[in-house]
Formats: sequence, C-alpha cells, structure tokens
Amino acid sequence: MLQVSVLRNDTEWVKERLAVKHFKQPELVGEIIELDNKKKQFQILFDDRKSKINKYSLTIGKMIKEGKSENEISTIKYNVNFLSSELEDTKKELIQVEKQLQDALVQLPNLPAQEVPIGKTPEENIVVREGGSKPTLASDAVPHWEILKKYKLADLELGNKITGSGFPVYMGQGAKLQRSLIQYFLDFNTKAGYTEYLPPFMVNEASAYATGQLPDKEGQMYHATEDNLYLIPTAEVPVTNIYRDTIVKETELPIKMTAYSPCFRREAGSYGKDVRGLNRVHQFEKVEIIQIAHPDKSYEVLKEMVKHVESLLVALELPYRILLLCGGDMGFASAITYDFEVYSAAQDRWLEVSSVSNFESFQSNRMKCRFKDDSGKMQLVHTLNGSSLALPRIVACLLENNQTADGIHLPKVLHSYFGNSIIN
RNA sequence: GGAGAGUUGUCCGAGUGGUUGAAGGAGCACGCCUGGAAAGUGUGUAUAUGGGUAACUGUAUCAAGAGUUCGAAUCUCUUACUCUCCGCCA
Repeated sequence: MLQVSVLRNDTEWVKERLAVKHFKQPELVGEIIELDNKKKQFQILFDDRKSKINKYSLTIGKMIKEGKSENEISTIKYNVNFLSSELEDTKKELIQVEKQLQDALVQLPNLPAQEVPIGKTPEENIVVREGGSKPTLASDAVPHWEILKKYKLADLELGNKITGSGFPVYMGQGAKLQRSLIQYFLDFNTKAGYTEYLPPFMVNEASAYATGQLPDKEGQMYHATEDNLYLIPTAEVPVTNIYRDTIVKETELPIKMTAYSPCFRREAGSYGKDVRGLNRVHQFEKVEIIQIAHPDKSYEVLKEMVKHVESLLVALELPYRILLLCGGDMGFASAITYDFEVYSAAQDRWLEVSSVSNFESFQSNRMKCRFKDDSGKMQLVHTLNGSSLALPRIVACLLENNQTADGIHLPKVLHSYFGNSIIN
C-alpha cells in the first residue's frame, strides 16, 4: 500500500509511474487525496467534540467529589448529551470516509522503480543476462511428461483421480528427486545466511492482505471458507507476515529467511500448452528466500538475491536467462522484478522458475513493519523475496536437458542428495 | 467439541467506574561514579494521527469489535487467541 503522503507530495510523478504499470484508474490518486482531506476535516471535528465531552466528564467527576447537587450536575449532563449525539454523527461519517479511503488505497499497485522498462507484454521484458549452454538433444528426445512416464517418476492422471487436474503424484525416484531438490535448495540458502523456517501452509485474511494477495488476487487462492483461511500461494505470505506489526531494531537488518512450502494456486484462466505436464500445476513445491531490509540498502540486497538465485542455476548446470520485467508484466505489489527462466530443450521454450522482487515499503506499510532510525524516527522497512527455487519446471528442464540413452544424468551438486548420479 | 481461567507498554507485573498512557520492577539509552568494568546512582524510555516554526498541545489505543455510562483498562455482549481439565486424535 502506498502512503498518502507520497501521493500528496508527488502527485504527478505517482501518476506517471502508475502509467508505466498500465494502471487503468489514474483518477484514483486524486480521489484518494480528496478522501484524505475529507477524513482530516471529520477527524478535527471529532477530536474537538470529544475533547469538550472529556472536559465535561472530568468536571462531573470533580463535582460529585465535592458533593454538588444532582441539579447542578444534570445541567452539564444535558450539554454532554447534546454534544454526544453530534459526536455520534461525526463518528459515523468519519468511519465511512476512512473505509472509502482504505478501499481506494488498496486498489493502487506499487509504483515501478525508475529502471523498470516501459512495456505492456512479456515480449517487452528485457533480457539482462544469459548463462549456461543449451544442450543438443538426440533426435529421439522427448518432453518431460513422457520422461515422467517412462521412468515412473510422476503420474499426472492419478492426480486427476485423487484431486483434479494439476495435482501431480510423484513416486519412486521422482518423489525422491523432489525431496533432494528441496533439501539442496534449503542447504544452499542457509549457507548464504538465510534462517530456515517451516511456516503454516494456510493463512488468515490479515496475512493475505498484508503481502498484497488480497484483495488483488482473491480468485487465485484456494479459500477454506469454513474457517476463512487461505492456502498459501507461496511461502512469501506466511514468512513475511512473521514481521507483521513489529518494530525491528535497525541493527537486526537485513533479516534473511528461507522456507520450503507447497504452493497452491488456482491458476484460473490458464490453458493450452502452458499447462502441459509440469509447466503449470495447482500444487507445487518451492523454496523461497525473503529479506527484510533497510530502505537505503534494499537495492543492494536485490542485487545480492539475484546473484544468489543465479548461482543456484549455475550449480544446477541449466541454461538460464534473467529478465527485467517491464511495467505491464509486473506484479501488483512489486517495485521491480527480475524473472529467471530456464531453457526447456525438448519443448524449445523458456520456463519461469524464479521471480525476485523488491517491494520497497509496499508490503511493510500494509504490515506495519518498521524500525527506529538514528534520529528516533520510525521508518518502514523494505521487503524482498524470490524463489530459490520453484521445483516443477526445474525438474522438467533437468529431465529434458539431461536425457540420454542410458538415463537422466543429474548435475553433480545433486548426487549426494539424490544418492545417485543418474535416473534410470 | 465440552467446562473453567486468562489476554495490560520491549518484558515481568499492579490496577474492578473519575486527570491512569497507565504504579512497581526488569531491560534499554544517556550521565555520574571507576584506571577500566561490574555494582551503585541520576535522568529518560509507546505508537498513530491532527494543530503549532517551536516549546507545546488535542484525539485515539490496556487482544479485536460492539454496548452500558456524563465518564470504561476496569461493567455487559460477540469474536480471536492462550492456559488447565475432559473428549477425540497422527
């Protein structure tokens, strides 16, 4: 959530930035400032009336102590009653305006950072770097969904029966590969100073709201209505919320956290080749990294996180590229996002496996996560997160790119985790 | 799921209707003391928001929300959470 003070002080700049994100209601900015003005007026009125009532109340207290007559007191009570009914009206109006203001504020996406490229579609994202080398596959190479069948690593149809489409069942070496990757990723992250967490996989409304999933992505989360809980679409939600409503010490920053979790996404509206095999599923495994950073340092931290994820892909020996997302392709809460894609050789396409973002103070403002700076002033922290990494597409690429006549050769870093160097 | 007890500031903890934003302690910060440290000692120590150049000051906040009252941390109701006992259970 953006701060009203920012909208007020840099109105034109805010509108220009929103345009980069292709936000459709720039007029909302003006409306918010208007609502805020209105709110202030009601607040002043409310405070003033309440102040008078408080004074009267004190007077009554004193009078009773002094043993004044009921008659004298009742005159004052009459005044107070009158003021109270006025106060009641003001309060109602105030609450209404506050609600309108809040409703409007949560609709505004985060402002894209200065270096975010202009553009509307994924084609306009900028390739920052490429790494690794694309393999040359044998002529009989097949896409991963056939490899999954061939080596009995996962059964997608079985998931259909048990749950529905997009809920794969992994088995045997396939299941073990999942476990190995999770373990490897977590070790890799903790070695880099991230503290491991195992968070709840369901969150309440307040948490989903704090990280920006609500109200923006309401329809993308599975919702357990009986208890009003949401299945997490990413560990970012519960882990970032560890710091909701907290004041951290400046010296604690940056706070580095990592967590494995399954991720549940309804993916309403997806179709076609996008959803073949493991390309897009409703439940998948992911290891996430999250940092709570000093606002002056968050872009350094972002750089570090990008480097971190990159080195993971290098270790996995996968061909990858890093994209800087254009304004139109970015998420609602993000100020800048780098996407990581790996090359799926048999499908001849790039698959997104990580997304590293700086949310600046967008989440922390909603979450009320702050620290006291040297001068004793409260400041919002910056939050950042990235996948490190999402499993299904990594698996797809590992299988496709490393397929040979005698089996799938795994990258060296996985050998000890998997207990073998080859799937056959 | 049933019965009961609870939820106060960074923490512990007092407070059952009237200057209580909240005693006392711990912690923390700064100062004194010390060769240095500990101990001792003095002072300070919530957040949000409005007004004011500022000093200062209005308002709100004692889990959340609603109510009773001139006045609520204190009384009533609802919800959430914690603890104890019972039930169920991996």
